[in-house]
Amino acid sequence: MTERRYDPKTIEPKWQEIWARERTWEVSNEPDEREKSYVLEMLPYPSGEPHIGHLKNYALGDAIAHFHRRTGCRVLHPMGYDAFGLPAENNAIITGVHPREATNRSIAAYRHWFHRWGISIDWSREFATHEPTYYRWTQWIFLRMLERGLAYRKEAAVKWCPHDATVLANEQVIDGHCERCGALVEVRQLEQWFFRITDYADRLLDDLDGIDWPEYVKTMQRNWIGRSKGAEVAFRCEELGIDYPVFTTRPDTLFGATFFVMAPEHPDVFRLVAGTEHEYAAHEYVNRSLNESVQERGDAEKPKTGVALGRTVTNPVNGEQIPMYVSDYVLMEYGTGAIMAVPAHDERDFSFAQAFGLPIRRVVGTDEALPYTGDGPMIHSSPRFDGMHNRDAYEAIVAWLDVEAKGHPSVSYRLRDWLLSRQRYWGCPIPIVYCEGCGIVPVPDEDLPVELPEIEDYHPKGRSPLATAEDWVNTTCPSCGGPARRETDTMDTFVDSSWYFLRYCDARNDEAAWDPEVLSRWMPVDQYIGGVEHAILHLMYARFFVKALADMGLVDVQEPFKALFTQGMIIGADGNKMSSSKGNVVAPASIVDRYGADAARGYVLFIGPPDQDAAWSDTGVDGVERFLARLWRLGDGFAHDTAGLEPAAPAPAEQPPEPEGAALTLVRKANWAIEKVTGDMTGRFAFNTAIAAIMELVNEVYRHPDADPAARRFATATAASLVFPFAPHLGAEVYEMLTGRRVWEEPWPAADQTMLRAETFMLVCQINGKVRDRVEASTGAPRDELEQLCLEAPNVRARLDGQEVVKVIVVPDKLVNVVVR
RNA sequence: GCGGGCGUGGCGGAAUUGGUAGACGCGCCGGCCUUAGGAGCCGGUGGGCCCAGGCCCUUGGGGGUUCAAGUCCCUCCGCCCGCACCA
Repeated sequence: MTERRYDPKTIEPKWQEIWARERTWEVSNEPDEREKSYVLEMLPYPSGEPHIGHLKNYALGDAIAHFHRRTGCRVLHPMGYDAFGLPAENNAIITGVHPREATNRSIAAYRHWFHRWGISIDWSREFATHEPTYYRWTQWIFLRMLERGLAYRKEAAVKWCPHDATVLANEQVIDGHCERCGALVEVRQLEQWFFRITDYADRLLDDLDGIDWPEYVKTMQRNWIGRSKGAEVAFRCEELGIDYPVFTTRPDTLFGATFFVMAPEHPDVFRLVAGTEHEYAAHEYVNRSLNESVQERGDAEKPKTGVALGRTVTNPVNGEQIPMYVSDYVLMEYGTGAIMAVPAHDERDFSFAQAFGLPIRRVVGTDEALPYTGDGPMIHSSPRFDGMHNRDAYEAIVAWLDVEAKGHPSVSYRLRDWLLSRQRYWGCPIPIVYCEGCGIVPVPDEDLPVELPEIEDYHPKGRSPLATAEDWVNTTCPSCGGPARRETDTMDTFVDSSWYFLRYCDARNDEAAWDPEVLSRWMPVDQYIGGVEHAILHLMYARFFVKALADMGLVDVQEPFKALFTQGMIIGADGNKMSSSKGNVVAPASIVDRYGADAARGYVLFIGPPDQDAAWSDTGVDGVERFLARLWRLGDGFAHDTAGLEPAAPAPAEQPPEPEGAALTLVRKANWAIEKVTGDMTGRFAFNTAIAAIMELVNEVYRHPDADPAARRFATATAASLVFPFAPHLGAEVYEMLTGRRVWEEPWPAADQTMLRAETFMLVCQINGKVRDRVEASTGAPRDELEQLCLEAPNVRARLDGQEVVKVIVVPDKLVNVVVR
């Protein structure tokens, strides 16, 4: 005879088969009386097999999805794959395996594991972004952007990653290094495709106020957008008769401007020095600057460099002639590419002035050392402004310039347009052809998708590998029918993931990207869950897409993700980030094989607050597995009469009427657990304490083996019901053993409020804030009765002897504090 | 440098509104059961004193507010994250 024991290897496949066969988690697009809930985890980039972070991500989302279902929502919980991308392509260069093949293999592995983890996914909506049936619509959206002028082509100084041999968006450059591969990024002057995300800067900034996101993520986006209010002021070069506008956030310091600086990329630098003695030095300096890496150029610690242009401009507020310089600390992409320099009140201008021996004139009068960037009264700024507070002078000077037509209020942003083209193969083709006669011609909608051709050699050679597919590149112009060439760059993969959550709503629509009517039934995503690493990139691009699509009338929400939850990382047991080089990687496969999916899921949720990083611990999984086994044995005890408790036939496990003694204790504990778990899951995601509460309930049942079986059944069934969102297979199994019913079809339990309050409680008796005794008191007793009980408590009375009672504080149903002198 | 977060037993963590610090889990100690235990069950477990009834100390350090502080305020230290020539 084999021993009966908790065996996830039989339980888990049993329920997984039922859920797959019955398509339990599929949800219709038809509205019903239930409230909708769209729960979404960031879609995975399929590479090899899922790692422990994926397990946590999807265990979190699944717990929320289950909870929403059982609290009466119709829940959309879909899955897909972010399937284009460089790792598969780089791998293809080495191994020769087609990126599609490698990607599809990874997708199969991910799909397999999501099933094995028992994640409640609506599989009828599954897709991958590299499928032509998906990227057809990515291209379609690109064309809509083009029509509205939101996609455009321009030549600009762009960031180039020499290792990945492609251009990058600003967001993908971290401290001058490629966000993906870490290579030092260079600057190149190239013609590229951009999305006009800067048109949406104000809305992207302002709408952050209305969404339920972690404050620090919003702060990161605000910093990234970097809106600065200031003024644009024109400085005239009389010799050439040209006005050079500058942007400044400190128009109040205009009287302190003692020189003027242009960016090396400024188109007028060469013109200003042409034919002068400064020409050679300026050219040399500009060329040197352009060859600097992004990191060198951006280093604020580096001593200031530059050369004089031998020209002057007129300061519009006082008519002073101030010398012009070119220096690499001025950026062409920001403001106007030229600045007025106020060394007394700007650290950068100060160090430049020191390096070049230029005059420094204080215009905000304080005792503070220069450079001083704070506030104070105006000085040396003409009788008109001297003595004014600099903030008032700010307004007054801008108003005056406006009247004089020498300047006007202005706003600048740090945000740049999104560079979306990539010189790589494994991405969504840009649906454009170049015709000698017609120029840039969009591929008509009916010709979509422009499919990615097969090629022999994936090596990037400074241009897209697609350029080698001659048959594909050479085409005819959709407009004039003449010979034309296809765009050979592909799209940044962040384009693919900027709208995937829309496609889930209507994933099988082959007439349109989606039906706006259907979309409105699901959007926005009610709860989005993912890692912080996308705080700026994906999360801002997706917001931009939704706003642009909303302006086209295709989407009726302004924000894609109503609430965002950022999960913490699981780090190695040694406290380091998991990496194969450190040998501290925990593969979900090995954990699931050994402990089962429920224990693995339960542990990643129990490990600590889900938004915090937590170190993996093998013994920690043991603990969760023990807990699940204890719960299972309770269920098994009822189902198989192994403990002589009850006939085997399942029956409803309802709360017994009027329980007493140990039965009452169990019923109370069960209701307490319902209240606790429900509270931990609404508004907050305290899954760790929710699981702890269920552990307490199970412990309580073990502690009362002789209690009324009905009460034990009720408590056990409650534990199974509550544990279901975290350990769905075991929850379903135990619930079935007890009741013969399917736990996911049961409503979420509601606590019996009458069972939450005991008749008595332990009154804490304090003297001067120190606990001296505890006595039993009845719940709801009046203040004076509690005070009396406390004063009579043995340890209180003994200590009060001969002391003067100054005051007595009573906190009803909790404590009494006697203040003595 | 600027902005944000964090600091609680041997370890992960709990304390939701200022009201019993250390829930729950790990680890460790003891007991039961057992031919056996790397299974299961029960109990103990912050530190120090101890006449065994209790007493003192304890939430990174110091100071403060309060009848009462892990929680609020000031200050210092440490760790983590973000930003950092954006005029």
